Amino acid sequence: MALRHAVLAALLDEELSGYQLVKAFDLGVANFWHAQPQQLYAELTRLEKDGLITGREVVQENRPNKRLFKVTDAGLAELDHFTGTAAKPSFMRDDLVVKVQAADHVDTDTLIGRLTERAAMAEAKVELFGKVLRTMRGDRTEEEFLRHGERVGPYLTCLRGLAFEQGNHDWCVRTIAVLRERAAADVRE
Amino acid sequence: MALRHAVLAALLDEELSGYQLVKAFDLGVANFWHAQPQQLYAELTRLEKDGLITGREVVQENRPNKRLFKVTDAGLAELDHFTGTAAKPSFMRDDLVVKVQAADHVDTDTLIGRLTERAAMAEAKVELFGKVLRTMRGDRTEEEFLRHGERVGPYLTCLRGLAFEQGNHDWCVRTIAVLRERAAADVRE
DNA sequence: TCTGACTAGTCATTTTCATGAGTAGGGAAA
DNA sequence: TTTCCCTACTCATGAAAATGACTAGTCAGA
Repeated sequence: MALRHAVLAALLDEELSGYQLVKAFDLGVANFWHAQPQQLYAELTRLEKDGLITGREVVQENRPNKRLFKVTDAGLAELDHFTGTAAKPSFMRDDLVVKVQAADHVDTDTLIGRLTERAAMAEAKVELFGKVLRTMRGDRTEEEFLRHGERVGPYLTCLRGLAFEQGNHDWCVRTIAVLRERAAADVRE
Repeated sequence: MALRHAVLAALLDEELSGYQLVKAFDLGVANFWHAQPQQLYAELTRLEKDGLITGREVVQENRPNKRLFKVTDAGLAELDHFTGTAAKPSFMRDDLVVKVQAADHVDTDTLIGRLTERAAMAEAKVELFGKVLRTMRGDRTEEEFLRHGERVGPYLTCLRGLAFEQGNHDWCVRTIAVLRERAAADVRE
């Protein structure tokens, strides 16, 4: 049931429409949860029905109207309660790691190709997160911002996302190097 | 559909029974994929039906018989093909990160409690992975083992698991420090 | 003017994951 | 000797996530 809390958490800092929420979750900066558009729309409907958020219609010209949602007091209480529940352990679930597990039994060049793709993606995300962080803290240093900034939650989760992608990248690079070296050694024999 | 490939990859290095597979996936060292016992048993049945693995009955005394599974040539081919397909991007999906996203709106002490729990869990896993790695490489150094060891796939995935948990731990510690400092500053005001 | 992309969504279906309970014999500890 | 844990699984159900198709108007570019 964490999706609903993820949506609540995302709506804390600003009123968003379903579409904007989808963008925030799907495109790029899904730094703290990942979800499909349809899931989000469905969850918004459920959350409103349960009174944890309220929506208001915004009439627009030259484009479809939208509904902006914000968290209610009941929603805030729900989030606070959620914080009290035990967090389940986080775990790895990554296609690419499965492929590497089988590294000794599959084609090395293909695998290196996949790892190279992923390394590039990870690097792009690292840069993106870096930019997001710089934007959030403005002209303050990180220390300064974390000490005295108003809302640090999103910054902290973004830091986790950054470290995760950095870890992804480093691991890919290391793994590529290992596989390359072994392939070269094989040829020499 | 990565679960089936994860199971195949797990069976590459040794013949395992469903129960042993469950232990390997569930308990502790789920370094490259996470899955529920029932999922694994179901997947084994499907894999055998599809001819990607074969099982043989092992009669045991004083305990239930078991079926050991190993990967067939078709299974190996399937894994190789899987390596060729694009890996989907990996993403975060972690309860705790959601809680931190809402940090500015929920009870700080509760949140610090959760983070402390997670930090301890992560630390335990770091140690566990460290031990597993030392066991795998025996008396060789890591460089030595990665260069000349026979099977490095499981070692490489374990390295990823280690880095992930280390990242988890570091982030928790950092986040706790930030929240503590802000709480102290609030009191002084 | 046709194409494709963007905003702002909905509906339906399937696949995957998670949960809990049930079976059945063996061995160890209270 | 009752209770609990370990091996080795199976069955059933429900919740969550992924996939694909569809609507409908606007705008920019070829």
